[in-house]
This record gives sequence, structure tokens and C-alpha cells, in this order.
Amino acid sequence: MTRRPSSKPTEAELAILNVLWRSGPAPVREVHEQLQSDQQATGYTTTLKLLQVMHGKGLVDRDETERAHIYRCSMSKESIEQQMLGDLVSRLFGGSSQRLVIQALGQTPPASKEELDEIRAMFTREAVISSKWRVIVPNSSPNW
Amino acid sequence: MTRRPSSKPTEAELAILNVLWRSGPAPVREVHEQLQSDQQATGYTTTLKLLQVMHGKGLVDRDETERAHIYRCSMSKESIEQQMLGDLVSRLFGGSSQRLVIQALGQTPPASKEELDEIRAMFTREAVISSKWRVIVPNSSPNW
DNA sequence: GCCAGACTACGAAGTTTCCCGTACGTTGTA
DNA sequence: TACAACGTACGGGAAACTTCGTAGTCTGGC
Repeated sequence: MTRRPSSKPTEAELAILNVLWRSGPAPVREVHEQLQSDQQATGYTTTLKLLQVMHGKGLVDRDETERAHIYRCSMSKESIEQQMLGDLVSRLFGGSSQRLVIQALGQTPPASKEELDEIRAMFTREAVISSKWRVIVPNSSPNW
Repeated sequence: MTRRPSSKPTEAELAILNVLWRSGPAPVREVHEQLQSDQQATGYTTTLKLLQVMHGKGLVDRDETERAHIYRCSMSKESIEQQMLGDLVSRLFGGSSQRLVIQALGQTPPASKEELDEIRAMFTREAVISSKWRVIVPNSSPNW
């Protein structure tokens, strides 16, 4: 009857991670203010509590040397992207990342012409692909 | 303090949708048995309750003419894929489906050579792309 | 020293998700 | 008719998620 504690970032947690990825390590106050400008409207203690929970999950690290603790992401954005994409691929696309790519290319609003050109370039300049490849491949798989 | 009831399919609901997409309209009993063979282990009434909730959300339609109600997906798999991809793109990839595609191509296990060839073909045969394009583009955006 | 301001910690409430037990109705069969 | 088998409906409970209020601590200025 017990559900797994899921270390996957939730919706609210993802919003905070986005702030930290964008602005780098920051105290609660700054994270909270940036969240407000991202059209969220919650109290300061809500942001604080979220960060504490995320710290407990290991999603963020904390520097407690100063009175105002400084929070920072413990994982790279690319790593989270890989985990959540892998999750979606297995749950919705039968494990085929190709099918995901095909659907993604049909997004509304569709990818811009420039984006399409760039993607196409990835597949015509083989060297670029293989070099980029190494960078993209993640080092571990998620447990969810 | 009240959160929106989110019509987005949850994890357990997605598992059920996958069964219905794979096997077509089915009574609760059949959905439940297929779920078991998909290495889930839950009770029959759990599946029933999930289907009832999904019916309330509008995720599935129900034919009640027979005693054993027949459930069927109310949305195409492609439609759900589009919605969840769009959600992920906006929440994690800053609205850029290109960035999602690039990350997806680096999935572990990486796309097979055949898949890569096929995707590459999409971008070299322009005619194929544009024809496929129309099919892929969805008709509505989600409200989440 | 004292107080206002800013910070973290703690606990709790409301919602959602997921699961199941129980109740109740229907149907086929002995 | 009686009953077992099978179906849906209903309600509840545990855990996670999200939000906030309150309490306690520390610091700077008077």
C-alpha cells in the first residue's frame, strides 16, 4: 500500500530548479522573488519548504556557512532532462526515442525554420553529430 | 490553497491508457489482466476505480449498454503524446522543441542506427517531411 | 540592553494519487 | 427459488504534494 518516495522532481520543484539553473546558486529570498516574476504567487515559506524538501531528496545542495543558506542544483539540467525524457520514452513511446523525436518535431507551435535547419545540419554533418553525441549521453539512469 | 484537478494523465492512468491503445476498447476485467502481465500487481477494484476516475476526467469513454462496461480511450495516443511533449517542452526545455530533440537523440540506450537513418531520411527527403508534417501537427493545445 | 527585521525550522491543513474492502445488484444454474 | 459468480458503486486510508502560519534564532541599530 506504500508508494515509492519518487525522487523525480515535481511540478513545483521543477519551477525552482529552473530558477537555480538560470541564475545559479542563490538564497531562498532570491529564488522566491524570481518565482513570483515567473507568474507564480505563493508565500515565502512555501518556497523555503520546497527547497528544504528538495534538499532532503538530494535535488539541491545547501551551503549553510552564512545565515542565509545558499541553495544550488545538485544535478545538471542536462542530467534531469535525460532522466525525464527517458521516463517519458519508456512510459509513452514504448522505449523508442525515435517516435518521441518524430512527435516532437510536429509540436505546436512547430519548430521554427531555423531550428529545423539546425537539426537537419546535425544529420548531414556526421562529424558534428558524433562529437556532440558524447557530450549528450548521460552517465547514469534514474531509479524511477 | 486549492490546486487545479489536472486532467493530465497520471502514472497509473498512463499504464491503463497504454493497455487501451494497444488492445482497443475493453471491459475492466480485461484491462486489469493486461496490467498484471505488464508487471503491475494491484487488485481488481483498483483498476476499476482508476477507470472510473479517468471517466470523470474525460480521459476515457464508457459504453454502459452491457453489464460489463466497455472502456475506450477518448483521445488518440498521438494527441496525448503531443500534450505531454508540449508540457515537457515548456516546463523543462524553455519552449524549444529543438532542444528536446537534441537531448532525446542522446538517450541511453541511444537510438539504434536504423532509427537514426530513418530520422535522417526525414530531413533529406524534403517531400516526405512536408507530407508527414501535416499528419503530425495536432489540432488543439492542452489546458495544463 | 532592547527591538525590529530577516532568516530557518517545525507542524499542520487541504488536495491529489493510488490502493483496497465492502456493499449491493444482476445473472446463470442447480 | 436459492446461491454462487461476477459486475459496478461507494467510501476510506496511506502517502505524497503544495501551501502556509507560527515559533524560534540571529543581527544590526537605537
